[in-house]
Amino acid sequence: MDRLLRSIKLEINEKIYLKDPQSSDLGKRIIEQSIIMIHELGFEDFTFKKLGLQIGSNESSIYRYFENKHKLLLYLTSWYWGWLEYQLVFSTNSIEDKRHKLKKAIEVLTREIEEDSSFSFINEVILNKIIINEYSKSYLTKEVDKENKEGYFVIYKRLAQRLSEMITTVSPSYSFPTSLASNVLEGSLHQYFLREHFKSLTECTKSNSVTQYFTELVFNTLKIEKNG
Amino acid sequence: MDRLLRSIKLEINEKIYLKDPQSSDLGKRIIEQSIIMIHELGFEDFTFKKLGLQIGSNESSIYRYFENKHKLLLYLTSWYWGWLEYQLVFSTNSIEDKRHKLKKAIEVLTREIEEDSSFSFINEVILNKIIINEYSKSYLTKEVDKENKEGYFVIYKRLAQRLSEMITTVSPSYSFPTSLASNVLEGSLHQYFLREHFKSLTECTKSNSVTQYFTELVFNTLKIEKNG
DNA sequence: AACTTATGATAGTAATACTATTATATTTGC
DNA sequence: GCAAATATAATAGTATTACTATCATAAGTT
Repeated sequence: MDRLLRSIKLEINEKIYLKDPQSSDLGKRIIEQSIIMIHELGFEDFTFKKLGLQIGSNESSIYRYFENKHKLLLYLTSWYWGWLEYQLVFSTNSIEDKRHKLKKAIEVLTREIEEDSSFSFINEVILNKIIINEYSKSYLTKEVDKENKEGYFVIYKRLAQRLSEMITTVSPSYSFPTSLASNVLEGSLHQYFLREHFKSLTECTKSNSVTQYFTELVFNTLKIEKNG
Repeated sequence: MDRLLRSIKLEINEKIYLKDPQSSDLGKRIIEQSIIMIHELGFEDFTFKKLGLQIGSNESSIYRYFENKHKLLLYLTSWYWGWLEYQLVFSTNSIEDKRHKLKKAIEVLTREIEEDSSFSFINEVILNKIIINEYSKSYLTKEVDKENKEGYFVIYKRLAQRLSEMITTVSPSYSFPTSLASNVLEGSLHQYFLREHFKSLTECTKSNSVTQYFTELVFNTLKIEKNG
């Protein structure tokens, strides 16, 4: 990973937090350790009380940063998609050929996050696992329309839009570019989940990659060859 | 809907419930009203206490049928997939042509549930909306592997398997039939969710149907024509 | 009528998801 | 270097949740 990425500060919608966790040491520990704890306990069993205990701080102090754990999840997911978006733009920017560009985009968006590229205090490998297991819970709520209006999901939507535009550039007549884009993003998380917990529901493995599945899916859907 | 379907009793894994809700009047009211309440309140805010109040029964009586609301959700989702499976088999059974059969299967599995076909006490239209909003929560848990071993997801897996087999029959050399099948099932729920809450992330509408999107997706992926 | 089973009512517990208040550090401005 | 402001910690308290346990009563069965 490029050095640039390590020093860039991602902009997260200010309504998601009460106090910017990136602005203090305690804030960073909250983010760092919440990722680890949500991964260990699952989102349901994770509480601010437990987190406070873990980071040697107090429950009440955490509430000064986030209204509740749902908002914290929104923060983490926004951060993740912003990070992925950065990688997408970074990796595809210089590619001239539109098909090659789309192919690269699918690769970046569906590949395994294996290396801890250590964006300061955030472990992206574990964060990715959280996204696979918990992302849906951030929008499958009764408040989704209100929160969508507040702009809590803009980063994800912008990311999907970018992919959609690449699809349209390659295949202007295709009728479902955004559906296909959201299908790739959401579907990729799902295939990784299946690979881990429902092996009988996917052919994807280490060697038979999720990226390969989606690359073929997109290019065949658009009825074009991957190259040329 | 055929009469047959209305009188068939779906077999749900016995470990999911403590007492078969289909065996008593109270049990049926629990199922009937829980569907309505989960739809209204969302799964998080739904409680057995509220349900008891609604059906004029007691919290403790509901606990005699289900250990907790998670198990109730597993029951409802199993029922739904069982009901869909029945429709799939019923609608495709007599079709000889394998491409035509696959096309019909995709239609049955991705179409809108609009009519209340009234399988006795269950409103499938509302149940379908619950599935769209809450199904993921039934498996995105820390207990998923244990519960999978207990067989709580067999019906869904069988359904995906059926679709996968139809794909393989049409296109024996395709490497990802089961991934594609699970993609259609899960992705269809997701597209309906987007259509309702994130219109900018899908082109699917009433006229531009989810079924059309997935039919094209599958047939183009398999590089074959829908007919012939 | 006796027995079994289903349901209802009530009480109680530990944990959750907070809010409010007060105390104590730490930082910063002058 | 000290006062003022700010950040964090500690403690207490509340309503709700997700149960468990016990006992009472009603209904159906033999």
